[in-house]
Amino acid sequence: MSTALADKIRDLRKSKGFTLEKLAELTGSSKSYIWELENKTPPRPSAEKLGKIAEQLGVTIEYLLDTDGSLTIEDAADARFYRKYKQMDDKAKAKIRSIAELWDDDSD
Amino acid sequence: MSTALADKIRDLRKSKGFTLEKLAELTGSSKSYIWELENKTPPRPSAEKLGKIAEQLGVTIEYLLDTDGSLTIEDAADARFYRKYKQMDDKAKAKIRSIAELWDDDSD
DNA sequence: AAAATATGTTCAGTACTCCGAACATTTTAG
DNA sequence: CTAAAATGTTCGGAGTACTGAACATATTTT
Repeated sequence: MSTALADKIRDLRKSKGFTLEKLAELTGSSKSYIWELENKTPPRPSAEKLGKIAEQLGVTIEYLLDTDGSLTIEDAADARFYRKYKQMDDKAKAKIRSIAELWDDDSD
Repeated sequence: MSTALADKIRDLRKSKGFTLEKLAELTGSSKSYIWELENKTPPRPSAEKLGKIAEQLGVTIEYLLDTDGSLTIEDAADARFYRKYKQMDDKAKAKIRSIAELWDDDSD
């Protein structure tokens, strides 16, 4: 069970030592709205706002939304691989993608 | 000179062969709203909605928002590949990772 | 050609995002 | 301790995200 959006924002904000006002200032928001995101149910911020918040908190919007639980241990290996993959040159990337296509066609 | 959110959604939708109604159905939206995102000025969707749209279009929310112009179309291709990769079974993942290791050793 | 179907556009209404400013509580200073 | 400052909470309202259903236009079928 992953933490909900509200808790993630609060935890990340505090771990960065930000007050409501500070995070609000950094993201062009009001502190009352940041408070609502952390406390009111259920928060449904605009992509724009959440993007700025994610940026200041050093995470992705996807992580905050947790659309596809990307926090398990196995996923850590995947994330590590992805970071490596992104640094490779286009030719290598394309080769790897074409190899991946093979498996993808089989399953399904 | 990055394409605006509206154009990105329309271009990606058409490249996938989706009608407004199809994309709406896939993302739990109304077709009228998808149309607004593509045509009305300026669209400011919720993170939740844009997340579902990004998922169906095979890109990240960050790519669609592209506030600081740091994301290229190649990044979107990478994100699409990564999404696919994550859904593969562990054996296939491991194989791909081991292949990636080879290239990584060569360069740099 | 018209009829049928698929796709795109418009519109009014509801619910919610987001703000400013007041109010409350905690923390720091004297 | 009290006063001041910092941080957190509540509230009213302006503007908008999002919908369903009607309307318009393009495409296909007979």
